[in-house]
Amino acid sequence: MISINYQSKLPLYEQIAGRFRTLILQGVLPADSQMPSVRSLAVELSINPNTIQKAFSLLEQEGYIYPVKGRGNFVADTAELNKKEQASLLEAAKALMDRGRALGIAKAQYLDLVNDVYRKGEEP
Amino acid sequence: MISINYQSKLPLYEQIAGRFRTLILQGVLPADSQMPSVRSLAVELSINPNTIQKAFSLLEQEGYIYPVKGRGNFVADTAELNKKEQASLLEAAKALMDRGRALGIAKAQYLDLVNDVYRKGEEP
DNA sequence: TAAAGTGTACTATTAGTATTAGTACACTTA
DNA sequence: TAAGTGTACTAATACTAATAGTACACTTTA
Repeated sequence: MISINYQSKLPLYEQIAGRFRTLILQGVLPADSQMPSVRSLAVELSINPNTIQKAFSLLEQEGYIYPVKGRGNFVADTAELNKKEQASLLEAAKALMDRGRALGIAKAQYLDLVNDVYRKGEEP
Repeated sequence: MISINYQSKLPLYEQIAGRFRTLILQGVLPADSQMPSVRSLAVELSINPNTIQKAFSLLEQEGYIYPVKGRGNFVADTAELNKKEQASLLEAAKALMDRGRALGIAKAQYLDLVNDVYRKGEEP
């Protein structure tokens, strides 16, 4: 299910996290299903459990999985995940706009930008 | 005019670039005036010319100064600088919105956001 | 309750990158 | 041509990220 590329510039934990992100978003790993254990993956890939742990910590931080002590890690709800990502994206956009306003960008410029982005295909 | 703090976590070239950013934005160093030479600053601060050079490269990249081969570095026009910063900021905002649209954020949400940012104080 | 499974915390080692320095080169002006 | 300037290349160093080693703590189940 998971493989590692030692040629890649990406650190192992990023490769692992990335693979799981895809599997979760595609629904291959459904919500609340159990993730493979840190130890089993470590053995399977012949790397240190802590590296898997780091990948899982990342996924947890991003909202892809949730840990249960002594039981294992489980796949989070993808719908919730989308909401979270939207929220953080809107927050980032707000911060950028605040800075832009301070720099003298007019409100109309942002309105134009929004119109521009939503130009093609009224309902995306 | 320039001093260095060896206690600081910031690398030397960042400290130097930061100091000049302020001086330029405040107008202490007017447009088209000559920057101190890489060598003179290096001697004054007792550090390697290349470190000054790195700070200057950064400032050049950011549009604060422009180099003339064999002559020296000169302060750029601050008005131009502001324009550049606005442009890159708008570009970043666009990228963010594109991603947001793909994620399912509605146009109205962005319009609300713009209104929100420009709420207090109609003319900033 | 003991054993086997799980995640977690801590430290140490290694690898990689950023930072600074050394030195030599090339251009401009007087 | 000499003295000023920036620039490119390489080397040394310092710092941080990435991985591994090991021990601990919790949960389930036989």
